[in-house]
Amino acid sequence: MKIATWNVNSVRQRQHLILDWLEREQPDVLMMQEIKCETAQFPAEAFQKAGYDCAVVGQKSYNGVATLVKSGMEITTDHLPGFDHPVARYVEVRTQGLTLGNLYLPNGNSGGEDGYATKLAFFDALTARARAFLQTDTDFILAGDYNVCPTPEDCAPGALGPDDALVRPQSRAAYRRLLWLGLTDGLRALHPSGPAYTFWDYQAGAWGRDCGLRIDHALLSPRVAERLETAWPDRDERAMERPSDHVPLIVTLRDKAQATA
DNA sequence: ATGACCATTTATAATGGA
Repeated sequence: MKIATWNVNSVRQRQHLILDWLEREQPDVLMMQEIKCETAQFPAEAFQKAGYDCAVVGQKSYNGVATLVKSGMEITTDHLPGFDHPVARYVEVRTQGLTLGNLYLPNGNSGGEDGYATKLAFFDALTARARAFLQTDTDFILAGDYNVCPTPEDCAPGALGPDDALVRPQSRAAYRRLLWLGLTDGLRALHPSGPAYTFWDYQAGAWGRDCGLRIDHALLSPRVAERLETAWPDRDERAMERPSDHVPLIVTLRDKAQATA
């Protein structure tokens, strides 16, 4: 099973890149963030034509998430329970025995201390969600744009200042609290050290200098982690014409029969 | 070489992104 997360930075601007990528990679699931449109403006027909059902939670301007699934799915929630802000940043579906939370965590650099508090509040609600899944023995993946570089090697030298919300100690502590419930960071489980960036700023020639960040993550529940086969950021996508500033993060899972054999 | 981007908004500069 092949599952990807990708902050596309406008689904309408990136529609053809996304469709080309789906055609090439044939993932079972694609969780997109920052679709930057209302639900009615989402190009669902084009994705349906490519063989995907769409769970879309749109919003004008920024925000907006959508999950594409090849086989059947059920939408379990269109918002993050316990996070009481009217923003389209979470959609959760159930497919093939997995609950898949697609999240777009607030950046936290705008809106002063209130803005930063909103980021931590999202983390709290997400952690509560994960705890509830563990208590009910639910197999799940929480994937998306976390807007956190978990460790210093996830941030290229000089890419961010020490007070940036993506690297602040409280941001990293919040990420660790979630992880330490017993989840597995899919990328780091297979590639424990070294850069594995998923984002390069449009500014300052960041891509050319490989001045990137690892801020998109896929966190797996224990039984799902046992099936983890590969995990990689698809860097090729950043070299395309008019790309998103993020690339897809892809994880593949062995099927259940193999895992228990 | 101390600059430099991109998308959206009932736009035509401001704002958020990271």
